[in-house]
Amino acid sequence: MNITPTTHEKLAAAAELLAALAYPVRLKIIWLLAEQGQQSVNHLAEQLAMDQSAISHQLRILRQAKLVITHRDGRQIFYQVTDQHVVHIIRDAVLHANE
Amino acid sequence: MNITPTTHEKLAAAAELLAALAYPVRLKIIWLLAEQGQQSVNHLAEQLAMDQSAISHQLRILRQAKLVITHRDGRQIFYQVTDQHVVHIIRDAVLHANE
DNA sequence: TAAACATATGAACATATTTTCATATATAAT
DNA sequence: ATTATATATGAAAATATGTTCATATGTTTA
Repeated sequence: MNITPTTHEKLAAAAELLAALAYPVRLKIIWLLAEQGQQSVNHLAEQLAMDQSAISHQLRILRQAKLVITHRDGRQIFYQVTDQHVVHIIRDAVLHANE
Repeated sequence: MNITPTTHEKLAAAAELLAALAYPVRLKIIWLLAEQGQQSVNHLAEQLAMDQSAISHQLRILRQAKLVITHRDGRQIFYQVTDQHVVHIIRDAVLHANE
């Protein structure tokens, strides 16, 4: 009934996932990807009116958390949401935060 | 199809909610409250082997995010999870992060 | 009323995160 | 080959977050 080492680790992993989501710019990125499908880095940067570099740094965080995956086409790199589960968590958070 | 001001605000609110959750100690607090029901501050501090002050600061963040509510009984203050929706979001995050 | 207990809070410090700037890497076009 | 385009990355600067320490506030007990 206490926090076992296993629970501890699972919660730590969950905290890491949540931390990757817990930033407006990153939520917006995932939102755009969920709504519009895959997007190039520049396209995201334009839509969010941010520096290419800043976006790239944020995309790295999403990548490392496996929230997005990429593929290259020519010199562009396209990002897409890894799976719908992520979108589901965000939708829940949006609903709860705005109820 | 872009991010409207309304969407912008909703995502900002969601990011704030997620940020309140995105820290191991805070997840553990909510976990304990969800499993064991309401707990006093000292009891939480003991179980998590943390300073009373540090826990209080973290509890304030959870309170401000309306993730927990309190009531006083004598000189103790008992915390409990605001609603099951929160627990649901965390459970989802735990599952996704550990799959 | 004074002492003890439970919790909260402000300020200083330590640590982590985000942005910016310069530059590196990879691909395509000339 | 050289130049242009798209993206990534390291380091410094700017900002935010968490912890600690001292102390304040509210409540009970002696």
